[in-house]
Amino acid sequence: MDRRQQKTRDAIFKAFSKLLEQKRYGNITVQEIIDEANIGRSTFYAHFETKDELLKALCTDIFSHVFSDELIAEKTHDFSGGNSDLEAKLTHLLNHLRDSKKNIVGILSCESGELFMRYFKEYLTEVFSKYLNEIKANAPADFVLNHLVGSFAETVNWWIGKNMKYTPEETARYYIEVSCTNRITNKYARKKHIYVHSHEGYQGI
Amino acid sequence: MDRRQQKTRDAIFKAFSKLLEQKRYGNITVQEIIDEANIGRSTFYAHFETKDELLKALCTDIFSHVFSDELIAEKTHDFSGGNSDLEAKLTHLLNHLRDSKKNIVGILSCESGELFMRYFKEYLTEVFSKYLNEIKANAPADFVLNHLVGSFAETVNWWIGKNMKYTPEETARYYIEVSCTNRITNKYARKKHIYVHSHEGYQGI
DNA sequence: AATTATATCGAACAACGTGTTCAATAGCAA
DNA sequence: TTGCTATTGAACACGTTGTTCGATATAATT
Repeated sequence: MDRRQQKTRDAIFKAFSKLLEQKRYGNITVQEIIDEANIGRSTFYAHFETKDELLKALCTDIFSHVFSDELIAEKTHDFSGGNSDLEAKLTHLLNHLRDSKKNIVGILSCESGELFMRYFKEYLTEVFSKYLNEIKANAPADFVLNHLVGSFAETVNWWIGKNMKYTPEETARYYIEVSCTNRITNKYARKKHIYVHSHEGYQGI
Repeated sequence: MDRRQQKTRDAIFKAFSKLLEQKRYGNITVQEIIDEANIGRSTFYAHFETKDELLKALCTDIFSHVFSDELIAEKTHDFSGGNSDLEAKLTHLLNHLRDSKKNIVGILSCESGELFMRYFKEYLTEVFSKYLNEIKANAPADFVLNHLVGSFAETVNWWIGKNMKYTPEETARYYIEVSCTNRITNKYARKKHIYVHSHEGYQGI
């Protein structure tokens, strides 16, 4: 890619991110992005047809970093780890999100969060669907999958909104505890039709 | 309230709802609302300062219907019903939402859903916080409360998006099953430090 | 019914944002 | 150097916004 293009694209992303920290997505104008990025008006439209396209590109950019390791790791996933495997994945994901904090905090505010969340949940659905057949509940599979994805997305949103007051490790553990304890079994147990508790067990405190 | 005001307000709400079914909140203009409602430009601004104010008012309007019974019922809530009480409340709430389908489906689309969800979760937080001390998990109370509220809001959003393919009764039961089974105890059990399962019990299927 | 109060109308207005065009300029690559 | 391409900035037509104000229509009060 031409150095000039990359430079312009970076400037636009940087300006957009900065503006997202200051105000709502819907109230940000292309004019402001142009001014903040210090580029020509026609240059912006040479890169992005619309503001939505820019947001989509920024989300994709962030997710490619956040999920890259996860997607690679999935290929070696052998379903033998029970929920500790899922917990490790989620912890890893939260760590990535924390490192991208600057961008994501801005994006999650108000309306732009809607688009971000949609893309985010698409990725999460991929991750969770790999574990779906290990989770048991008296509810249809599509309900459970949506519940897992949605509640994790909500948890992340809340966690970031609370300035990440808990560590990624704590947050992942709490999530597993509330969403999955007593629901995850491993391959061996399923084969034997024995349903086991999580590695920590349910302590009822 | 002056009959003229009420008539105008209704016309605006009706027009706004209709437009929300056709296109995204962010792409709806005040001009379109005016044309659809067939009112004068200055009349609109006499009622609402901005489009956001209109959305907020519409949400409040819907919630006042959806939650009114719940809020009244709360006053007579005696914490003795375990999760069956919560399940009844949620079923009732879902029934109301189904009856308001026409409005809500439009609102939940895209960006406007963000605002709707925020207000919705505010109400839900009130409802769930009444039950929080009955729910046990190895996680902080604020985490659990957010998880319950967030996952239910997500469930509702998903349920509506799936054209309410499950009945309100089924949906509430699935939610309780996935979110609360093995987590809800009653006052008596807590006093004795005995942790009991829900009335249906966890069947591990 | 007559009067008072006020909601609506509709046209006009300035200010701003949008998306496009185009010729000139500047930077990259071979 | 030479060609290729990205950027520039001004200009344009167009739509949206939010406000103003006198005229009109409708409701509430007596």
